[in-house]
Amino acid sequence: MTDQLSAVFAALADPTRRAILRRLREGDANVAELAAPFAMSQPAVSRHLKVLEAAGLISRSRRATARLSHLEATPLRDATTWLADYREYWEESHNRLDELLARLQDTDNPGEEDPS
Amino acid sequence: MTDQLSAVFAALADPTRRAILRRLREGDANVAELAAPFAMSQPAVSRHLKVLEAAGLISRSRRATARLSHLEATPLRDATTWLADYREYWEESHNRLDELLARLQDTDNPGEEDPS
DNA sequence: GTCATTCATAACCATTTCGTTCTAGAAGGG
DNA sequence: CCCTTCTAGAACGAAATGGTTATGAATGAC
Repeated sequence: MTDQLSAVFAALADPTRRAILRRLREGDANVAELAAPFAMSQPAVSRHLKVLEAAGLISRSRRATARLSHLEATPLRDATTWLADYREYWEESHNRLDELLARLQDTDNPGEEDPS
Repeated sequence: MTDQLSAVFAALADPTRRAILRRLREGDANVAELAAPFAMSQPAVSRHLKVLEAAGLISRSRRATARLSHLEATPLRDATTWLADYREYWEESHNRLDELLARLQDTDNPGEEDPS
């Protein structure tokens, strides 16, 4: 799990951490506010935040004794970019390829195919 | 890690498994072919395939004694759908907000600033 | 039936992960 | 300075992860 992309996917693999990210879309929050929805101790949430910070998914700042977490969505863009390389694949397998196979079964004219 | 989305993200968190998926874009392959690029034993690759299958990212079939793995990209579409909810955040933070801040700084300081 | 090929499973080990409780430390308010 | 508030860290344990080697099981060839 040495690279950044692996860290991002690993961070997203936990439902608690995904819920924290969703909460942060509504604005910055301190640890107590982020921990409130979960049946979980405060140190447990603090460590989830540490994982999110290591993945670059949040940044943190101080306001008095509180530490505010702020959503940083750029790594999510990177993850989306990786996934986009497979987009043609799930589209093709459900649209183009099935239709192509259906046409090839009807006739065997090899003239009009799209090799891309 | 009870839900499907968590399983998909967890599967993608491993570079070996991502490489296996990338290989499968070029066509189905048996375990030996998938294991070849890695300095890793065959049972280790078999267990990676088991993780990918549990996440719904591959399906498997037999041909003689071989077991062929086939890419199933639909869960990647689901993951992309989840990530799409955050698209406005990385776009906003890199287009609108940065430009706004740059313009606000230009009103006071006409020169170029690099606060990094 | 016998054998070779291909892969999964079992048993084991080291490390990481995710939770706990208890305690320490940083930042202001009085 | 003292006290409260908020959060991080230490120490611990259970379970999951990712690797190994050794072995067993399914399939097709002879």
